[in-house]
Amino acid sequence: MKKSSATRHTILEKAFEIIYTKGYQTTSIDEIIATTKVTKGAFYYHFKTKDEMGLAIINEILKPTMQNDFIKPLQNAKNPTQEIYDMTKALLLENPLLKLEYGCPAGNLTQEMTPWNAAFGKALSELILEWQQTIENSIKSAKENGTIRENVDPQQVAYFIMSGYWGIRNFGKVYNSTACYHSYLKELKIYLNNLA
Amino acid sequence: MKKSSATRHTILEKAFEIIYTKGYQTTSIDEIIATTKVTKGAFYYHFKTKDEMGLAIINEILKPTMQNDFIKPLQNAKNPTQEIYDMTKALLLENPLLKLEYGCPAGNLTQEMTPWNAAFGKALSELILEWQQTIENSIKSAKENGTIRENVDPQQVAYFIMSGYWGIRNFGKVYNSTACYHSYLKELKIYLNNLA
DNA sequence: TTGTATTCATACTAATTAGTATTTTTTATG
DNA sequence: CATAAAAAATACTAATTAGTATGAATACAA
Repeated sequence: MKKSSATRHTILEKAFEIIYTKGYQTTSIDEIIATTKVTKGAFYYHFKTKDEMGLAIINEILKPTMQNDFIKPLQNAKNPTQEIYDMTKALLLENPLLKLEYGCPAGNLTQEMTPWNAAFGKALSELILEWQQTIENSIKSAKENGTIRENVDPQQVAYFIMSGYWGIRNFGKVYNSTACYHSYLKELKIYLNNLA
Repeated sequence: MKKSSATRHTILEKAFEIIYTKGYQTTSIDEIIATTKVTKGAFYYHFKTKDEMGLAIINEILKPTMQNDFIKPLQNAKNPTQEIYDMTKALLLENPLLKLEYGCPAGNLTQEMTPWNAAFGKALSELILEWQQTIENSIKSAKENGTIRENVDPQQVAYFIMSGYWGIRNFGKVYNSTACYHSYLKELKIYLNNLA
């Protein structure tokens, strides 16, 4: 009951890395078991199908990462606009897991899988909704403590910020340069300041 | 020299539609020739490889569409902030080619192909750069005629707007509802008004 | 130790993939 | 009409794909 769950976890972690760089559908089981040095028998003992593994990646790898890097920085926020900016900057420029040329893992999966795989869509929308609500709540609390104007709509702002993050990640990919990140961050700061 | 280029064009158009909904790599030549009712011999007469066809889609299908729906509305703009808003709204809610559940064709291709196919990356970055420069120019002209503040950075604003568009397209996909589009548009209007 | 369930290993299958070789039909031009 | 080139049709190949069938180790409780 110990070594077994370890192999399961290494499969998920390695598979996540490959999928993050290459996409879900173009990542083959054969490639996953080759890099993890796990046999096909072991793989299919832990996961009934490839999609079951994909969903496990969302729930057991992506979700905790999201929790740690996208949710926690905004909880108990004292100055939400500042913390949102800091988090975005950290995600774009400092996070060791996220790479310029590979975009946002959740964004990638959303774009690739959502239109034709309902199970992935559901798992991802739950993930994303959590982030959205965290941002909304931080805006609400900022309205209460007066650091943000009364007439600001938290949901609108959340969509605006999240969209911007996903979008600029795509720009990073296509231009393959952090220059657009810096440019984006400057404008984000102006936008956030205008909420006060 | 006439019927031939017609079959070539139908291949590109049909292939584009399938790729838009399913992604490039999961769209097989067999599926393309089945839906276009063109034989494999004809396909490979017109395109040496699948990638050659993919690049032709970018240059011969995506580019003109981009020109028409993303560039033209901003040229000779008299009130850029208004026209940027109108264009975004039209793209999100009124464009008959773009579907809620399938996102932005250029964005999809960028995310899927850019990390590991340099030719696609180059073609797409050229496409996107054109849009970016059009937005920047419209901001510049608005600064000149005084409808936008002097201290606004056109490039930053361009990135911010384009990122938002790409990002909210992803949200439309995952939530599968135009509600987030409306919410986003409201906030976009506020953001654009703040540029004045 | 022995037996039993868990975990993993090996060798396969059927379907799908991009691409090719070859032949046939169509088109344009003298 | 004749003919050469362009355009398209047919039948294949070799590689890759997700998944399976079956057998072998391993762990662990009695």
